[in-house]
Amino acid sequence: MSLPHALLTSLLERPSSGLELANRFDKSIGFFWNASHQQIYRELARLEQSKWVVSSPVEDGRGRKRIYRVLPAGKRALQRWIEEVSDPRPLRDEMMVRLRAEAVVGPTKLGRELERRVALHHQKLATYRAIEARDFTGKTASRSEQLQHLVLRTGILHETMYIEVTLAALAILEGEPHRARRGRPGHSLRAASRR
Amino acid sequence: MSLPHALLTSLLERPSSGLELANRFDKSIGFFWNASHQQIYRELARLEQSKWVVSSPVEDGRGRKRIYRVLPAGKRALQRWIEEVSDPRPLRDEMMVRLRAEAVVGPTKLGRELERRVALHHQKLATYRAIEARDFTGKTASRSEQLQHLVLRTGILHETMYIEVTLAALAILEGEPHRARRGRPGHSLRAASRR
DNA sequence: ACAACCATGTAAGTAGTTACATGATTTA
DNA sequence: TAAATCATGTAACTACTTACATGGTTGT
Repeated sequence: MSLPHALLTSLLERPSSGLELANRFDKSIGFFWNASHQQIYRELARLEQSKWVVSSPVEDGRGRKRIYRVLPAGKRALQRWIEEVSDPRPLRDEMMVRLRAEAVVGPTKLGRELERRVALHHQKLATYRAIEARDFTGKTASRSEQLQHLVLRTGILHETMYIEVTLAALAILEGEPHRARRGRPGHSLRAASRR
Repeated sequence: MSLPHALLTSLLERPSSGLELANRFDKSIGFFWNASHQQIYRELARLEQSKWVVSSPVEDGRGRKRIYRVLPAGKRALQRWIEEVSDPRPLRDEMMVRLRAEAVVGPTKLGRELERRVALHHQKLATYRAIEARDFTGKTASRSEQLQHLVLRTGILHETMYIEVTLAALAILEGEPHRARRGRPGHSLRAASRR
């Protein structure tokens, strides 16, 4: 149950309305825990019931926009949640199921879809790298900035890995042996955040 | 909606009962799409309604065990599904939400939980490597075997990456600068499947 | 006037989880 | 004969998705 805590985190950084949160989610914490506006409104209502946040209508009268901000009890709840023991969720990767199925009932035209996905992953990668270049170039980063950078780098690593795997799958589907290119660094955590 | 197709794949490899599938899921295709026995029984009933599988009671009378096998229509449906266009699901990573929250309301005792998780990921990694050593050592692999091996290697890569990220997070939490060790190959697809 | 966008919601459905129920067979 | 395991399910619930509804504001 991470959504309420993702919202609390985002609201602590800046008190916002539901729609502002939904938009912000599309390009930060939402990279790792996305949510639609419907989900967000519902969850905000629950958080307010629990007295973890309060909302106030926006002054300028026009419309029914409400700004939510976190109460002390909400902040404490978030801190407790961070330390909670919980097992990692099992993976859920549809493409791996497809590859496994292809191994049994193939060959199919999976290749087309794989190529489409490589392009999508490259797009996402470009987005992440742009954020990294904009927000994390300074030399001396605070603890908080280091953590945020690590989260972003994890996204970069994930996309990089995915592209690599998909290309390997394509090579197998097309019957060519997959060769690792020479002279490239592997994607360690450091290498992955280079351009 | 991958579960029915994961079941079809598994049933094509070997006709089985619900419980056999549930057990098999704990150690193969289920690494990438796990399911509880309740979910599996429900899904098998649906698959039978759709005429994609049929079940027959096991001879030896004792008990109500039923063996399911895939019908031609089921196999065709699986082949069609493999080629379907579908966007990758957005990531859902609770630990990233926690790290992001720690950056805002930390410091907390997240470190303990991170250490616990590193151990869990190492366990999983060991399991994957054991399977790799047992099933994928032969030199000349068929197309099907290559695909299955790639899926397993993706699991290995994923766990490796996760351990790396978690260690980096620990280093930040403890205030030590994170250094990449020298003389290690990065975890490219090839490097990751070495012991 | 009309389109586009801001802002908040309701309704209905699916997937997945958790807890419990039931009976038969095997093992100690 | 008691405990463990095999085998199949039901019930209730939560999270999430998809589609639709509503009204105000801004721009052309």
